[in-house]
Amino acid sequence: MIFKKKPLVVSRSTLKRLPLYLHLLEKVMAEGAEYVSCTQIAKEFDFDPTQVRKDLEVTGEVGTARIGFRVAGLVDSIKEFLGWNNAHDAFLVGAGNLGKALLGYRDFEKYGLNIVAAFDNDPRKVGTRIFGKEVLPLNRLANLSKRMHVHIGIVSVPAEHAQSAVDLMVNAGIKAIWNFAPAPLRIPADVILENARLTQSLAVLTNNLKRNRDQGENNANSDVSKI
Amino acid sequence: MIFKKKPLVVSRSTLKRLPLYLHLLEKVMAEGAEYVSCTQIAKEFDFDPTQVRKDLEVTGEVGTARIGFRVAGLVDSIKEFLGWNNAHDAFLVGAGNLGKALLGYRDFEKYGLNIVAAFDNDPRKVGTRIFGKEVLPLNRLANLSKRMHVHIGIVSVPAEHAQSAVDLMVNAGIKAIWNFAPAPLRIPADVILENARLTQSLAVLTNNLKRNRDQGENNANSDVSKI
DNA sequence: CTTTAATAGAGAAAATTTTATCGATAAAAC
DNA sequence: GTTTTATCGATAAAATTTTCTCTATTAAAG
Repeated sequence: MIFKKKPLVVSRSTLKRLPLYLHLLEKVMAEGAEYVSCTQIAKEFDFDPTQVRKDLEVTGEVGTARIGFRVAGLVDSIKEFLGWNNAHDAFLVGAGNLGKALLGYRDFEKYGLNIVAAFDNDPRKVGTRIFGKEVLPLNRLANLSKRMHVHIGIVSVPAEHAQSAVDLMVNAGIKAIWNFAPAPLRIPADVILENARLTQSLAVLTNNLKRNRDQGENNANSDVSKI
Repeated sequence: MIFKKKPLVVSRSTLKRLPLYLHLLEKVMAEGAEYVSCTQIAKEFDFDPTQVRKDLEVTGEVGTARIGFRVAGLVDSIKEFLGWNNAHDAFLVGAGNLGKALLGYRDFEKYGLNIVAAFDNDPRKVGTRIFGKEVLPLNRLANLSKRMHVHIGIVSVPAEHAQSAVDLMVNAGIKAIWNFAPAPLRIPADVILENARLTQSLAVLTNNLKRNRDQGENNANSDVSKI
């Protein structure tokens, strides 16, 4: 197989568009398409075709003029690039509403994420199972993460407990943290922190809504809702 | 009160940082601080102070040299700017795990979002209440949204049903859609669409993790985890 | 077989976003 | 009261990201 030279550093923007492409590609693959062009992909999202082409460059896949890219190849290469081809075990801390929803989200396995257990200090939750996953007391996290070689921690506790949950994880050897709490977290430089914040997305929505309202009917939706 | 001239168009990046500032500001306000400087805020997030200053410009607040900004004023102006000072009623479609979590998320009211009812076609769910909110059949959405003047729709159905849910909402007069389904959606230009996609955030995390693994211990976390 | 049209890929240009610089100002230190 | 220091606000510069332009390639149409 032929590979193009890949860019050395991949932008966050590109990284965030790749899952979009992937979902689309899986859909068109299920529909039986063998090839897809950047033009087609771009049309779906109202992106620039060149941007799609540049994004796909990072996967190493090469396209064919007049044909496009092999869908199956792209799907695989994007997954590989994102690290979704190999399952990562993860612990979740905070078995509240959001935690439960995350525990029940079956699609995570498609994204290489396997939540193996939940941790919570609420005695009513400890000992129960949520979607088949045990809820354990927080003081067992350190031991278990070391024994089971779990390197990803998901934080779904309230903001005020987020930092202490993270400290616990870091001390337990967790190497990457996916944070759902709306709080700025302090972590050592060698730990990866990624914030999944709903409020950011909501901010864009409500601000647009307000602008539309303020400006009346003219100029509606002038902020293009990309990415 | 004195206002600075505000930038006419606010970037998506700025818009997404504002909630971060807001959460921090509410915290420091609770701690009793009356003033806060951009330098301090920047330090919390590892941002550039100038960037914070530029971001805060959009709120119209003016700071004082050597002192900074009034925390209370900033909090209020950011909320106002984001449209979080006035409650927006919203309908939620899809009372699955994620839908339930969203219905139970009490903080939404802080962000001006008030989910008034849920819709689902599962007969086992219809008629029940989730966190006090009624679950209604989808065919009642159009009528109710018009009668209750609800303009925001939250989509938490599986990807394959997302487009039809959105079509229904658009026909019902919904003006802004917050989409949690991993599917590209087609909507009219005058409807606001904002995608809240977990997978994008997860993509950044897992890719970083893969890179760290690939590159061994050198150069860990070279992609700074900002925003 | 030749022409046409669609697309990839490379590089340049444009736009946007972030970061740096500098003068002004106000509090704190001296 | 003067000097020092921290910060704002404005502008400029740098970096990054997106979009455009052009050439080469390949399938399809004529």
